[in-house]
Amino acid sequence: MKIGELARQTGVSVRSLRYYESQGLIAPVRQANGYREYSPLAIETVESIKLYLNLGLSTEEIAGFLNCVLKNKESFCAEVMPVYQSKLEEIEKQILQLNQIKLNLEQRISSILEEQHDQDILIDKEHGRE
Amino acid sequence: MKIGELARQTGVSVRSLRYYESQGLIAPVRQANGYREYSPLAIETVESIKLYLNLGLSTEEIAGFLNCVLKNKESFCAEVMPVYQSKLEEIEKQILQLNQIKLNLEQRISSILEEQHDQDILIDKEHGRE
DNA sequence: ATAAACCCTCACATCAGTGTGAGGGTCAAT
DNA sequence: ATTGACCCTCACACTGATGTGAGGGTTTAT
Repeated sequence: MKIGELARQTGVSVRSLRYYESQGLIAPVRQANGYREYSPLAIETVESIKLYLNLGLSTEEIAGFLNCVLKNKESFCAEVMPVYQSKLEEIEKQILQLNQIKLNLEQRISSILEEQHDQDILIDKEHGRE
Repeated sequence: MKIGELARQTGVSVRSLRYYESQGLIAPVRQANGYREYSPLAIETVESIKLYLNLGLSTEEIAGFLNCVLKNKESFCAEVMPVYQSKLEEIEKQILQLNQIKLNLEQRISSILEEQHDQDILIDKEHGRE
């Protein structure tokens, strides 16, 4: 099948399919006219790429084990686990950082609301309200 | 004071100070020779910029209220709260996304470990072990 | 007057995947 | 033979703060 057809079947843009090829993730054969010719298995390959990209892996990381996992169960491919582990650590670090920022933001928001509240009370007093 | 001195006093690189200027965050006067001349107050300005950058705000967002907060309490500047609120939402969204990815990674890691464990048991049986 | 230590502007590189467009072939159906 | 729908490669743009380097001026002290 040609690239447009593969794009339609997988929901991945033609541009991205060419990019995956440049990153060594998929290797269509070329027809005499230069067109890429994909085997039906390419659909599965692209679906796998999508899955791994959604896990936050880079194309480079995916390239390191894609050939293996396409032919075997993931658990057979020794390259997978270390990638998962280090990505997990990375993600956890990012979550911690974001939580710290979140806390800081929340504190600053609270401070502002409190000060504004205090200010409202003062204004009320000026106007003789309680 | 000149840019190098300000950089030393604040721990911010000369490059970054020039960048902040290009983003409208700080406006030194120019000496006859073209050198930037910063007032002593610039130190405080840069410290504020650092603080807001650490809260995950962009220079553009900071530019929207920096002048106000340098002259008043934050709670006085109406522009601040909406920025904090939307940044908080953004951060929370990112945390949710990362937590989803984290869950997926953990599940895949567990699956692999289970399969490998099962496989180990099989191998043990082949070799007559328990 | 020379050297060290400043300062200036301009501009490319980083990360990574994707959009977009130019300029140009190919193929199928009319 | 023309048209529309494909396909190709190459390359710039984006996001955003910062590093880095080229090429060149200024200041200060010796």
